[in-house]
Amino acid sequence: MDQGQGLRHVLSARTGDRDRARSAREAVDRLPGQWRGAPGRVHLGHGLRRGRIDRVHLPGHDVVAGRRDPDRHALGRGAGRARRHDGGRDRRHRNAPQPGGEEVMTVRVRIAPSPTGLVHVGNVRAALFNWMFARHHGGVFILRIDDTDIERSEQQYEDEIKAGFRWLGLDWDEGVDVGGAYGPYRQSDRMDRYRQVVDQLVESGHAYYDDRSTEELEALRQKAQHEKRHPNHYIRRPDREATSGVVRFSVPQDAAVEFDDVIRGNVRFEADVIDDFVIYRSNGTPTYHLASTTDDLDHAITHVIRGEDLLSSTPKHILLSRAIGGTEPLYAHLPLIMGPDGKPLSKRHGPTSLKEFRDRGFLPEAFRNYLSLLGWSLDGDQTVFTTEEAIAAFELSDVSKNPAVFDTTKLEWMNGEYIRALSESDFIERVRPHVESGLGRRLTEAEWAQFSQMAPLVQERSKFFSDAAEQVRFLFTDEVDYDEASWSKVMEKDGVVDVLRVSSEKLAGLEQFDHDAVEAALRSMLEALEIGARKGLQPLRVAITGSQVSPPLFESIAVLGRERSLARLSRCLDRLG
RNA sequence: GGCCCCGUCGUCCAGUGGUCUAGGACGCCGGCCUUUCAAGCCGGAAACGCCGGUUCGAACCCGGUCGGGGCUGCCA
Repeated sequence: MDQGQGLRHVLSARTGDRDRARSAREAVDRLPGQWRGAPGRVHLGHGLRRGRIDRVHLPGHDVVAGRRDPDRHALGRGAGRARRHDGGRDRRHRNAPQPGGEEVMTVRVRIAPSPTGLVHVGNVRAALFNWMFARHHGGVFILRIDDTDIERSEQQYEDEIKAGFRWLGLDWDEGVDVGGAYGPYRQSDRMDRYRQVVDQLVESGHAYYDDRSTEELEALRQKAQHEKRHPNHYIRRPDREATSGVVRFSVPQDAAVEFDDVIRGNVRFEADVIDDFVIYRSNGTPTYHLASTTDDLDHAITHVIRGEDLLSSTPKHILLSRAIGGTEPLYAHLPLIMGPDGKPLSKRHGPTSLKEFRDRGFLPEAFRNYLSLLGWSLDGDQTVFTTEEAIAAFELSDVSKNPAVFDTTKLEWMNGEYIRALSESDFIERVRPHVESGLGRRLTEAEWAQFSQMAPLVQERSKFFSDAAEQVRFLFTDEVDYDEASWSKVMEKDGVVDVLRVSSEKLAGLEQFDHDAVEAALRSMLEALEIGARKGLQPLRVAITGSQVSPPLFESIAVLGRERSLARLSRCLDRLG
């Protein structure tokens, strides 16, 4: 088969989709300049009205009110998406900035991993979606490091996280290593700022010091539990004033917190189920809630796109935002990703390190494609598509609400699609390090020439690069190890000795030793012994490659060469007595 | 226990009141091709959790129920 025909075929069959994707991209491009989001054109303070985030519309930009928004039809999936530029135009008209009215806003999103371990694929998917969202809107994608847990944060994890994102192609416009106008982007570099915010909150009465012991707190939780109330119902400002200990945020009890999640729609929390949470530890460091919220505000984040595990923390972040002041971001909570057992992924469950996938020889483009399908889809029936197509079509409001299971089998299939779509030379170049590490040694140029002859056959049979190494192992070892099951199933049968013997004679007498000659020789062997190809060639396959599963035999023998092939046959004859 | 989120084939998605005898993909099963294995091609099995309600009509809207998940830390 023509190498790569598979994917090319799929791609070329999609001209219509490409056109659509292009028109979507153009629609974005046609947005008035101030909406397009040139980095740096950020204005704070007016884009969103405090407490009314559900009313803010960013033109051409899937904000707001999720499923209940009647406008959704104009920007929704399927046909709606195809009509996107029309809908977008309507919106622009309706929402065009009025003279002296709303300010300009650029999409600014971030991924904020905490370097206390490796990122699991759930976080990677969150990074991907943030990145695609930013790229779709010509916005800014920021990499922040949430290392307020000084006890557990480690530089090594941060390095590995960054390496993983780079491998995946998720380039960040601002953040650690690359800087930006809103830096620093590492929380440990912003301790003074958090201290300042805490002082301000205590000063304004939004927060208070609390020196109660864990026992006291535990008793309050027990009490609430017994009364079938929310466990933190009684975690409120105590009568006695403290000047040390932790700092808690004082949650106003007069109003529920309600917000419109871009993915989930309206979500409401009654005030009494939100505890007076700790914002500052007694060791002088901010908690996640405080640091993250402060950063989002200071960094002018417009959309907080994160895992659903943070959904129930969101009212705290909203309350904090209001108390600190500034422009509240919109929230979008992604469904969680589960392991094959249906249990959520975590730092010790399921695939964690991108490095593993890289080492096994997954292609970043395939990985992106697969990951984008977890909680989103380009349309009803297209599963293989380029990242550009995905970016052009990506809408937050199209993101699914249900959890997804990470399916390695499908990932492997998809990676195989991408591998087969590679040009022969790309394949050889990219597979090379995997072959060498699989073999445990460098290959000589002569050996590479041999590999290159086999490459197309190996490429077609590889789901990932590291399994290519296994397929050609027989070429680069002197003594093949015979696979036990293969040997007993194939070699311990009548007639095998004849097959090996006659084959040896025929191959030995060849003038040319190439694919066609080998094939002719072996076919004449089959004729001479009056035996079918299916039966007659398997013993040779095992003798040559050590296994009943291998790349095509004639090519394998031709590339192995006469001397080594004959040696393997005679070795088997010896072994068979 | 309390609060919040979610519920379409085994898995990932499509589906936004009639065109759904529910569509695509992976996987699975069968067949073709065939020197093995892949790939490719053809075919097949496979799902709207359940109960009510609204409606002429519901996978789609509402309620309940059951099930799954998250949070409930001086982790994030």
